[in-house]
Amino acid sequence: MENTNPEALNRQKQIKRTGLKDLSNAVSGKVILRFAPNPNGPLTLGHARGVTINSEYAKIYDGKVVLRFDDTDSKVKPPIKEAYSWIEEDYKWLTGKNPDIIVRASERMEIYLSYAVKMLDEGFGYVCKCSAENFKKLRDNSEECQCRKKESKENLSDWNEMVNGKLTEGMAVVRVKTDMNLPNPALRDWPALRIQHSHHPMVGDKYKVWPLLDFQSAIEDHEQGVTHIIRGKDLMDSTRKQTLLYNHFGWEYPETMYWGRVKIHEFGSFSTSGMRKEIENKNYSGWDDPRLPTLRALRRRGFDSEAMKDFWIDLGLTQKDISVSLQTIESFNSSKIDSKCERRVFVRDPKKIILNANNIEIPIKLILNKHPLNKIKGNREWNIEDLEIYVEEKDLEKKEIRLKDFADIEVRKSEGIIQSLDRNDKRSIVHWIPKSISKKAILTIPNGNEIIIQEGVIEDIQIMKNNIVQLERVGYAKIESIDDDIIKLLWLHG
RNA sequence: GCUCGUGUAGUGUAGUGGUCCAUCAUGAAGCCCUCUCGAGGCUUCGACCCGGGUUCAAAUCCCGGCACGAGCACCA
Repeated sequence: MENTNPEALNRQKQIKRTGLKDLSNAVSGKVILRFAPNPNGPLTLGHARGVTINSEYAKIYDGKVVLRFDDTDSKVKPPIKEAYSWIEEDYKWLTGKNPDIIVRASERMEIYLSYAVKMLDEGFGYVCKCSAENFKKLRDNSEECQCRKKESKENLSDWNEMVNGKLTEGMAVVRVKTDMNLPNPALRDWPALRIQHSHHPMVGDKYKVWPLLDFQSAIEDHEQGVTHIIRGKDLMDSTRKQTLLYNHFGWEYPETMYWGRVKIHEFGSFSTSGMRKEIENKNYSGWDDPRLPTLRALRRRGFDSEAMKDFWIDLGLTQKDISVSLQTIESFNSSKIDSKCERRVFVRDPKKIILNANNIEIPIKLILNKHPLNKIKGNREWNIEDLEIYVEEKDLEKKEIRLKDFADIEVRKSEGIIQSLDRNDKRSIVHWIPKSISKKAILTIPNGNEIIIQEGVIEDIQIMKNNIVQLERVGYAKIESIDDDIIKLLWLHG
């Protein structure tokens, strides 16, 4: 090796490349990406990947992101009128900025329809009146159907019957002529537009014929000048179908990259339409129910958008199907929020203990940091004059404990005998709270499909609505409401 | 069945022929801390799917298996 490749002897520790890989064929300032959700609900954790990756690449290459609402199906996945603005909000929360361009497919129907006419006119598309079932049989045997042989004149007149409503749902479809002998059956004369007479929440009953995703998306990407498409690998065949269409039109297909499926352990398999149903059935309180994997639910609990972004960028863009734990996201979140979260004590299942000074001189006041490393300036003052404190029932199982930041005690029934103010041994340190500064609180914890409610008392010092605090030895929680007699906390994570 | 894709520690991720007895994070275990079992610091554990081939040299290239996943909707 010394002779053949001497420099290989100078070993160095490798370092991990961070951030996203380079986009191929990307010219700074010219990159146009897109994120295309169906507005049938707000954005979920899964969508966050698309939003993050696209907006991050746009940032790196000084490019643009098109937010495109793919709302061309009012039957199987009917759009929700409010979801358009929900999605815009969610996008802004996650990226910190608005999309550069926003388009709604339903507003651009004339464009799609005119390209459909062009396709029929130029003979690379046809109106097919075969049933889906029959066509599948023919396609599986690489056989052409009768409709394929029609002249463009006849196709155009059939098209008019589709458009004016004479032909009803299921009677005809427009197909793109590819090649019935293509090895991949999915690509053979694929359907581009179909008849849908259902009411559309945005444009009503204006259109009888609607494009399918592969057609609409292909046309719109071209119209917007999209240079790079990043999509799920389940859409690989879409790329191939659309490339065939682009060839007919004489266009050049954008660079395309794919990601694999992501499953978050804790959330199982959720679909937007599934969630919608559950919400309608009152099994969840709304789209921001803390058990749901929607961005609004996560935001409500106190997840930080930067942490979310870091998480998705760390996963990167790979075609592997992955299964990650919420814990990973939580750890990204902790590192973002910890230095911003003040500490407070929350004692669950509180048990009252009366302190016995035991002839030791004890202070009447304790001054505690708001943050252990003083990342947040300021402190909390605890008055312990009346000697009545609360400790968690579970912590009283041990008879000798240390009250954090205060004293070693021995517990005898409901009495706590102070043994020393200094820490003298390795006994466990527990959190506690003087009764005089405590206030009743409940902590709501989403746990899978359940909601766990924990009752306790919280340190009632500068408690502010919507703040996220770290409950010492418990975890992070958001203060959701403050009433005269009770404070409501929503669990974030440990 | 046809077509396509992916396989690096428990989970993710870096790595494109020698700088690799393999990176980083997370996790688990343990330790430290004038004091959090969930903050902070530190230590340890743990992986190239299998089998051939090419080469002085393979996680990396080639071939063949195997496993897993996806598409084949008038859904997106």
